[in-house]
Amino acid sequence: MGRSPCCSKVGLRRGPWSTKEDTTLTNFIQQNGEGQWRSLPKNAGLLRCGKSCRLRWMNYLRPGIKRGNISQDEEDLIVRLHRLLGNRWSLIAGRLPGRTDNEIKNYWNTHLIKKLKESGINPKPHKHNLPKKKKKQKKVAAATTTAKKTSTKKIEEKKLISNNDNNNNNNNDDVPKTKVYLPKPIRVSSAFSRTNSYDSLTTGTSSSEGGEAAAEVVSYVPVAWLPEFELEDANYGLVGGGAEDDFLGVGCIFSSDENMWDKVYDEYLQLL
DNA sequence: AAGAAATACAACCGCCGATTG
DNA sequence: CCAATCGGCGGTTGTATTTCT
Repeated sequence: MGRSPCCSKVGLRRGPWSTKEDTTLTNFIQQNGEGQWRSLPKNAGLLRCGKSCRLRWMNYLRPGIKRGNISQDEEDLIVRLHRLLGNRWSLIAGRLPGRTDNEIKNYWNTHLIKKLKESGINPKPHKHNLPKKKKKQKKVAAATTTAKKTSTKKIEEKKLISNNDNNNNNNNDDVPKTKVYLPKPIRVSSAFSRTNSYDSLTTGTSSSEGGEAAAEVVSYVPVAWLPEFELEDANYGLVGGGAEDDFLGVGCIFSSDENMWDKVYDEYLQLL
């Protein structure tokens, strides 16, 4: 079969995007909508590969994208989801409104792995990590139906994510146009405050900027969670925690309760 | 103050599954 | 059913920036 490269590299720009390019891309998508990535650069007058446009839009220009300032809540959530899902960054990102897979992936690789290791915690996901992408699965008739299933599933996921976005965005103006580096350890984007979108969705308290008080606050992102987690057994993940703990259990990120993880994993598999 | 090393993260690459004709 | 194409994902790289010596 083979696949031609997504675009001819000849004459196409690469590397960091300029403000002008960002504006062009944003305007074009606002007028014409997303999609048709291959033809988009040509239509929009951009000397970029379609993939590059998509990536730029998805990760930085799309309304509702939050940058930097990953809160403790979000960090906990990432860790738990990673434990459960492994390197399924897009799935993890889907549970964190305004966060992109790329950002989470970077954050994991640069911050969390180190942090977890320093805490003596194995950053590897749960042993029942979701199945690896299968190599060349048999494409038989059954594939058609399963394909449709998974497709539907994806659409559902997108709806959820999109709903979440809708709840969090409409702040296009906040999309940073230039990257901002500030002294470590706290990286603050002056152009983007997370307090408007994310925090308003949590229990109403920002735990990311509150020092000790923040540590006391147990809140969660009220996004559409995997439905199974909300079913009868509300105790999933509440190992050692009260009902007020969040869904996977604050303070027991790496619970030794393997049965619980097995259960969760099985249900998630069924979902897929 | 300057250079080296480390860090952070934007962007690219290649692959895969889904879709289409 | 097959081949071509597209969209999307995860791994990796390149480089700007910060920190260290």
